[in-house]
Amino acid sequence: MRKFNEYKKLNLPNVAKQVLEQWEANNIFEQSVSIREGKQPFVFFEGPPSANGLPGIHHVMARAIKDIFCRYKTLKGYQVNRKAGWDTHGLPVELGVEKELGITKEDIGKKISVEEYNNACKEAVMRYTDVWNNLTRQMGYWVDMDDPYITYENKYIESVWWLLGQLFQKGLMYKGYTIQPYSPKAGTGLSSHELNQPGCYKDVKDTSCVAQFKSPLTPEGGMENSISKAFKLDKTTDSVLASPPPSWELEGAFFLAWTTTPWTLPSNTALAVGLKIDYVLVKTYNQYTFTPVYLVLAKNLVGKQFSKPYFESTSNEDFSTYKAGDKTIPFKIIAECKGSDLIGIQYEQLLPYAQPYVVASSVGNPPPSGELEGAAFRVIPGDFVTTEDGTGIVHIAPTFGADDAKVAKEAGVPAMLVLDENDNPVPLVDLQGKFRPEMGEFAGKYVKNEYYNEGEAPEKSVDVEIAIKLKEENKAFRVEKYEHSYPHCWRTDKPILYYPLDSWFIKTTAVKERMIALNKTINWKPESTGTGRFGNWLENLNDWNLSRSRYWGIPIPIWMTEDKMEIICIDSVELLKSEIEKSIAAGYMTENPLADFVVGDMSKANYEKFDLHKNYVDNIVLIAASGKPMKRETDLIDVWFDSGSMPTAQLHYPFENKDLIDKQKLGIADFIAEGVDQTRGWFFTLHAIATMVFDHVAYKNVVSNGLVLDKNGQKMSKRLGNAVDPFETLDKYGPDATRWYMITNAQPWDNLKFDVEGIVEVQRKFFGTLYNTYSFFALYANLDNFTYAEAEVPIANRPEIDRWIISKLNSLIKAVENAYETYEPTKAGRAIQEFVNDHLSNWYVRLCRRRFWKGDYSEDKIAAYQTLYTCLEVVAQLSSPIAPFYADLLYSDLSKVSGKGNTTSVHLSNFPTVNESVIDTDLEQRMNIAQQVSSMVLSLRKKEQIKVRQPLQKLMIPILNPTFKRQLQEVADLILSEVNVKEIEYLEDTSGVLVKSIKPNFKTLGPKYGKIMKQIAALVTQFNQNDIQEFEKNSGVEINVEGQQVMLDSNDVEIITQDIPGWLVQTEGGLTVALDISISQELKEEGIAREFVNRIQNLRKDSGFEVNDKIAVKILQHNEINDAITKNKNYICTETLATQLDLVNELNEGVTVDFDNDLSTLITIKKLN
RNA sequence: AGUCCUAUAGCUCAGUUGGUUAGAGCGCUACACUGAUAAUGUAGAGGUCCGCAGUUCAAAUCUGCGUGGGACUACCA
Repeated sequence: MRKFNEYKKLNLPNVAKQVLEQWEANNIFEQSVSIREGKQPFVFFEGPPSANGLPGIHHVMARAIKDIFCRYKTLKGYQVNRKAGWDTHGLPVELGVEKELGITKEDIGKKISVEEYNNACKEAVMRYTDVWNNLTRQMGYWVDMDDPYITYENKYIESVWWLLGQLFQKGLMYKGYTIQPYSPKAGTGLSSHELNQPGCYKDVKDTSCVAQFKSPLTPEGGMENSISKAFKLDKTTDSVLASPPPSWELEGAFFLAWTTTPWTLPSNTALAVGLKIDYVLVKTYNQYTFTPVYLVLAKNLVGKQFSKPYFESTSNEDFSTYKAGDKTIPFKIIAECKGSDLIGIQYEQLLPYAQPYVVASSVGNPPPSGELEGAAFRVIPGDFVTTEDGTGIVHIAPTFGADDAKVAKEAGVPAMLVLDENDNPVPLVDLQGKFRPEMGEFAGKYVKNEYYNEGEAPEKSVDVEIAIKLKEENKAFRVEKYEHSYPHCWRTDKPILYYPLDSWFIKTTAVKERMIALNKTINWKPESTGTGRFGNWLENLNDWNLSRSRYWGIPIPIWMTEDKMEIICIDSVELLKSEIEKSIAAGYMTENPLADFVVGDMSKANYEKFDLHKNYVDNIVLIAASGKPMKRETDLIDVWFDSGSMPTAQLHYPFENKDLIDKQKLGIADFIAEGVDQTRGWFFTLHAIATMVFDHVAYKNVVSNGLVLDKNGQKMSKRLGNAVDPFETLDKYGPDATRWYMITNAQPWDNLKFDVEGIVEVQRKFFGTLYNTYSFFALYANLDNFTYAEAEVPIANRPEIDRWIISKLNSLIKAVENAYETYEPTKAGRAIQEFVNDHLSNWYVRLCRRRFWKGDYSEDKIAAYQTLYTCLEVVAQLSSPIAPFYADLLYSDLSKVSGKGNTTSVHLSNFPTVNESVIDTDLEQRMNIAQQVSSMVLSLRKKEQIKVRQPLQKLMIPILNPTFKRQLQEVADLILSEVNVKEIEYLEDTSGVLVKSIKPNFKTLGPKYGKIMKQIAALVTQFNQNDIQEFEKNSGVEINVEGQQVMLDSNDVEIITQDIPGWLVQTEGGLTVALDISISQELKEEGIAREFVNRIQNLRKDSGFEVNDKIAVKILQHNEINDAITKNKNYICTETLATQLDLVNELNEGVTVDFDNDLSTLITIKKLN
């Protein structure tokens, strides 16, 4: 006979270990994929982690989410292939290696060859793969780790090159410049990541300067835009305008603009203002030259700029008596306008050392011809302009500021670029950080004193010299030291420059609209990330800067001639090989590094004969059509492009698996999931590449999960020491409880405050209860030899409570299925746990206990076993995506005995189907009534201190409608046995003894009566018993509120019973229950009998008897109990399996038992055989 | 600085289209049960629904402005 496994106790970590062994011994994961061969695929993409670092607890979270839906879809019959992947390139890898080897970037190519360096990176990056694989195994994340995609492998790189080739052919790649952080001493650009290293931003004191940019009040030639027009100046505006004193410089005014980097002023080509900001025109004198001036600045900043020595004055006297050198200087606001009025006004170049060359030539993106003469040196709008500090007018030097470049480009203002010796456009500062020859007396000087070698720096920095020059020329309004935080190069410790650097760009802006449109078809979880964070990101899309000046990454596969006229993008190894052949023929190369590569041979061995990394491809010189040599563009690509390429690159598309992508659409994921921090990372690069190359989405459903914080809501970090070790957690609590906790505690997209106490709770509350329920089932099923061999007892033949739990179960299947389908794992888990704890364990099992251990192996008993079995089986299946180990144990323990379902593993079974016909909402409703009534009766008993063991005669329930009565009748037995009462009396509403209360229904009345709602409510609440009776008789009433007739019908109010005079009553919601607490002699004796049953049962247990052992009982007689025992002898015997029960006169041995009312006696029990 | 998320009991979280006693679990207190027993049940205490303003007959719920927490992006003349 097969028996259900019974356990001594629940040990979840051990369960996981055991089940894991089973999985591995029987290749369950492989089977779960292979048994669905030929079925519809469910496409999942694994976002590649970097094996460079160790996994944290948040990886358990992220991977649990991925795992859940892949397992769920497998249960639903889909084939779910999941290929693991490794992200292997990138700066963190390089930095780690440099730290380990004790070198810096400068040493590459000197102390260490690029080849050695790259090999070190390759080795380092896969260092922790074992740890990762272990985590994956232990947490039960099913992903194919035997055949992962690895981004540094040649096949992968070849696919990436192919994608780049597609973009190139579509004209979506171009070379241009962008303003990037640049370290002149290190001679390299810096990534924002490098800039965000701790300590990079330092507080420094710089010479800041508010410069005066001169603009004629009314320019000659009658320019449309002018200061006088903007401020609507005429002779009435100011007395000075009406009759200017001879010294007053009237022909112009000045824009004030502040800068902390005066060395950028010679490169100024525009001034930016905020369109909505208020500006004023101020009359005053320059504090350095004492010249009278008109100045333009933001109204809000007048106070800040005109601090001492200035004072505000409206008196003409102050102005006419002012003379050079006075300690105080008067100023007066004479007109006001909006920023928008200033747009387009031209001004004189501040420091005219050079004129802007038109625009940098850019490969693939020729400059718009016919640059406007005089497009520079005018006022343009800038949405970033604030009145926080400065003047509300921002000096724009497009060559040295990212924002500057952006607004200048938008306004059509050229950057200050000049042509160098080779006719290449360059900024006024060279790559060493020195001024170019055009800069006159400043030529050859470093723009920052920090760039000079030790001891060589001049006394006055360029900033100071420029400030002095401006002061002398009446071009400086204010010069002072200013302390602010400024980024420094983390290697040289010198301040960085923002500097235009050449880069390759992908023209994502060209497909912006398409990306927005496609994004609208993606199901984002949560939706707001898709419309908000991601959507906004797309709306404000910039071109994708692809270049990285690094060593360890995928090289840009572009070769160019020196004159940049001829260019080739290599999109396959085959093409590279043949191009090299041509080059060899022309004598540019001597041998072909790809000589051994066999075109068309996709074997691993063939692809390991060469290397596509920088150290190899940089040596390759190709030949252009004209016969000129072509060299590779030296940059690598952004590693985000690596990972965004994975849908096709993981399959080596299009060189292999072409059909899988083209025909079976395996290049489009049904589902992906990563942290919300990937929104602009992986989620974006996948979307961008798919849109640009294939014109379709890369994924249909995406879950972006939040962070895992510590229990105090702080971010976990090694530094703070609050990081949770995932292995320790899994070892201690087991993967099931950990996963269940993470999934049910917070929605995946909310941040999780991770607290191990929560796991303990889940362990005890959910798994403990489920385990207990199973143990209970197994204990009695084994005693009765139940193996689910009998035919299914028809649902209709099963008792009310069985039909109820089956109805609940099917409602649960429906809810859980819906939750999984909509990527809401939290809802699924919570629904399951509510079912298990509240319905199955706390109601069904509790109420049915007797059915399992009492009586013969009848149909009722079989029905009970079948029902409980089914519930457990289905719960195991529904939970298996979240708690894959325990669910599998539970399911297998059941199915191995019964032979039902898949007897190997829950993960090979089919998701349960809902049986709508057994969902009975009326039944669920009336069980709800039963639960409520029981709870109320128990509450009453408690108030009166009457134990549940003491039977009571009756309870009374007022019946207000026939449906309620029927529902109550059908669950009456359940209630009576649960609360140990003999009968229910239904109080029909004819007696008039019921005290009722009436409550207005705001939901129906509100819309109808609006404003007089409050008065109606007040009136209705004051109805007395007569009014209510009257209302019920006529099923409505008409009342008068503030002169308005108001018709109330029965839907507009709720009438409930409140009291039954003379009885002990409890009211809750609409339900009222009265309890008869008088205890007759008979009831009392029955109560005593039950007490005895209880004591005897305890004794049985203490004596270690088996549950089905027969016993003989002896009780020392006692006047208070003799009748109770003799009258209920039969009852006591059946309950306790006693075949003999004797009241004896004397008992020398035995156990003393006490009862409430100070009486005690002795009992002995003996096992019989 | 911008964008997005978030704020409900001591803690972790629910709370339907706005509808009048705001719920659950844990924890705490008291009690009960004792053939699920290292389990279980019942009851009690515990709330400025972050603040302010608005819309409405009615706001935890909708709108606006703030504050705290978090993320991402950018970076300041």
